[in-house]
Amino acid sequence: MHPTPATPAAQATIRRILETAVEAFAEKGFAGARMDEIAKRAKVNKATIYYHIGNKAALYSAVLHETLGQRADLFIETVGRGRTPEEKLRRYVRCIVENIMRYPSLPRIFMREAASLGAHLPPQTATDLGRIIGVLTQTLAEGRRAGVFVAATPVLIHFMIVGALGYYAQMESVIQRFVREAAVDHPPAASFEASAKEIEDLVVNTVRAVPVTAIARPIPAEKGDRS
Amino acid sequence: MHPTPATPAAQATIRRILETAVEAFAEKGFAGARMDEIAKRAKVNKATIYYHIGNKAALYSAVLHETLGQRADLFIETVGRGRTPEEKLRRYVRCIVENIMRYPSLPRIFMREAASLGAHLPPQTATDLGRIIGVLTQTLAEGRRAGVFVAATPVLIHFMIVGALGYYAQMESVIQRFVREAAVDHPPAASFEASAKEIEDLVVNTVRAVPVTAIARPIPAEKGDRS
Amino acid sequence: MHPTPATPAAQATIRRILETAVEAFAEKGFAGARMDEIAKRAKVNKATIYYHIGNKAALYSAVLHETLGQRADLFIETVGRGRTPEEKLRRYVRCIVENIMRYPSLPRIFMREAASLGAHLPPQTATDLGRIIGVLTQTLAEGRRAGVFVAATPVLIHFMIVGALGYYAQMESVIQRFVREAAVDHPPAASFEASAKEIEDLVVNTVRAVPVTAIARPIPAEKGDRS
Amino acid sequence: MHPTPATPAAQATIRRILETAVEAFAEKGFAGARMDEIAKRAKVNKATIYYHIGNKAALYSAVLHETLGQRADLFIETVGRGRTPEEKLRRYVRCIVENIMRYPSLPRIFMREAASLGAHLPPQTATDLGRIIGVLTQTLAEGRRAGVFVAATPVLIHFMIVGALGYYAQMESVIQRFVREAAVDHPPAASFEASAKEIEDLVVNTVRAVPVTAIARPIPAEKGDRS
DNA sequence: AATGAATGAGCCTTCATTCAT
DNA sequence: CATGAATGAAGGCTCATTCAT
Repeated sequence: MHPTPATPAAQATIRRILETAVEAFAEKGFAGARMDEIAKRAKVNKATIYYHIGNKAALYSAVLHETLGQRADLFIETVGRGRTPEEKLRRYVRCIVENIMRYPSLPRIFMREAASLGAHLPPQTATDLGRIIGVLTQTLAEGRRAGVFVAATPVLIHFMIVGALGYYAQMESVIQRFVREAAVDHPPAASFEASAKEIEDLVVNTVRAVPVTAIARPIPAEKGDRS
Repeated sequence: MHPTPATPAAQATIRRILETAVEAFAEKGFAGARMDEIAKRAKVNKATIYYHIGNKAALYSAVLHETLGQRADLFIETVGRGRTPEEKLRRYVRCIVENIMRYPSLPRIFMREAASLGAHLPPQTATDLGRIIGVLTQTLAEGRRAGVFVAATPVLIHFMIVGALGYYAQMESVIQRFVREAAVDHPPAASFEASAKEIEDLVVNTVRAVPVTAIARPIPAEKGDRS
Repeated sequence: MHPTPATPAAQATIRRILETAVEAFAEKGFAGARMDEIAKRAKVNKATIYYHIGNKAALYSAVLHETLGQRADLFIETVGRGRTPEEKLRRYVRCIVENIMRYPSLPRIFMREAASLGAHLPPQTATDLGRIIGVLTQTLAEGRRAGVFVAATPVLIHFMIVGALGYYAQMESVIQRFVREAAVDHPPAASFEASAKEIEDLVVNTVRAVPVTAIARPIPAEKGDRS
Repeated sequence: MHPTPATPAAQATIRRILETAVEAFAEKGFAGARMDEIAKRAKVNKATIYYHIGNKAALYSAVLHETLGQRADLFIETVGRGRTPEEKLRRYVRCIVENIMRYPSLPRIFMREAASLGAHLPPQTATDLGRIIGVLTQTLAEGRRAGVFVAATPVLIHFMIVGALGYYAQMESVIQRFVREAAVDHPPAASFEASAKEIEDLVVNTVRAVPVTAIARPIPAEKGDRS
């Protein structure tokens, strides 16, 4: 990126570029996004992007820093204000939900990043992400110690949340398509906010320590079962 | 695709191409995958791919049909052999887990597909996927009628499973990196199989109807909460 | 071409290939014609063409030899049977017309050949063509000596005939299109045979020695005329 | 094509590209012309052609518009200044001759176009051509009404002119080859300009209404004529 | 600060041709 | 005699990037 853009005009240009780029990367991925189109949609000349920001890679980094890198502190602080483990967990989910609602393209970018094993992920982003998951780790441990949570791997829970939200957030249209084409009986899809609330409840349910009597015995797989 | 290759030699060639292509698409995505490289890695001439299969799009379609489309029937049959709703749900999760273990690249492809709103999804794949999710829909409805499951949107549950498994399955390296870079206390990541089992339990937990007394009251968001 | 095809089956195959090839070369030209398509339309395997005939260039040569190379003798003999110069000229035109009607694709091939300055023309064909034009030369000279023809360059007359016939023969559809799109007043196009007859008359008219009184004085170009 | 290039430098580039392209299309045809070679001969990068013009098809269209489309008005105006039908007809021929002399490649392109039934002909070219032939139509009708022309199909006359000129203009070398290889007595080929003048006279002769006495009776085809 | 023009490298695809059977 | 499979060599087109202004 260019050394401190002087004019506010330039800053506006940069912001416009970044905002366009987020969407482009989310829609098409790193390889699929076209500098040409980003420039056109941001209403700048292609060369302007190179002048202000640099590479395609640099642009991608800038986008990730903007949408995720700066959020770790906010996560830590917000979750920290919860009083019980469950409240903390709910706050954690809500933080994620809110960040997704603010940057609806983020989970899409992140799905791709996961798929490519973080190939394009800038180091800073990785660090920030680690800090975020750290909060969840502490929360789960606290709940376990207090006897209200079962044991659960934090990373797993995190990706369960993000996975479900991510898939769901941007995929209503696709889902509807699936449902329509396979003529299966299916309840209508709810709004993202409603789904987010449902996920919040489900996640709490997931890790909650339940009375022993409520647990059904797992059924052992049949002999010769191909599944 | 060419109408059924005559010689078994040709079939072997096709298989080799497809196997290479799955990985390529998973690694780099549809836009990022290079026909050149697929050919080289499959040890065929590039033109051979076009001779046998056709397009990049056709190749992609063939890959998805190979790894997912042909397994829908297996899903339906296997889940159907479960006797209780919970057993069916566990079977469903296990089916997904096994398919992922057999085709570890599949969830990666699907993550990208979700991210691009199914832009490259061939129609048949949509149909196949719809059939698979249909099984889950029936299972959840059955459990709900029997009073052992809470209400839950099937698509949501499906993507929760796939999301968590998908993110997790191929991301151990990335996760380790996150964990390492975040200076937090963190339990070591378990193997995929162990995680899969954990997810199976968690999912069952997720939809299980719990006695009212065990449910903690949700805590309302504070005023001034930066949400 | 292969050394004397033994079986009659092979000869039939070859004929089928050639007939298909004429059309293909006429429609798309040498560069535009596709061996693949010729094979498919001739209902043979692509390799069969190579087995029996050889190259794309060899195929083209074979086509020209078939449709034009062997016709010179016929031209010479037929025209020779005319008793007056005018009759000979009419016979010449008719020979061309008939050859075109027998091989409707020939003028198309020839137009392209003219356009590329005979780049692909095999030597034998050039010789044959020279002999054909030779007949016209003799006819015109004879008419000139008898005082019934004006002086005219034979090659020019020949290409006038072929040009008009060639353009016209295969272009009714295009012409109709032109006429339609440019909403000009235009008589309906006649059939090829009628046009051929018209051309025959016109050509005779063209070279006929007319009484001096019938000739209008050519009008000198205006000063400053940009034309 | 790009919306009006800003700099004159770019305009020069475009002109260079177009000029090279005319020749390439004339020499090798649409299918045979290579963008690679056009770029090299025009001394631009291949991508520059795509930047300024677009497609191979667009390039072809631009070429035709440059060499023919823009001259329709000139045709109409110039011919219109003729006072008698014969003068108009002569002007028409001269217009064609001059356009060919200015763009010697044009008739070659048109020959191929005729051969492929206008497969690549851009719509606008069809319109332009229609306008041009429209002038001839009016001229011939005028002459017919005045009793100085015989009835003749305009399109036929046009293609007779273009055909003869076209074949002849670019084929001196081929013709010489024919003449040389055919061991016949043959007058030496004249220059293009001389031929053009000859064609002008011939064409006028062609449509001139001649006194009945001057017309030789057409000789009926003999029985058994191999026609 | 910003842009139109230009480019080198590479990508998807096609095509004439050959090989093994 | 004929064919399915395979391939090397382009060919058209795109794209990230740079240059000159």
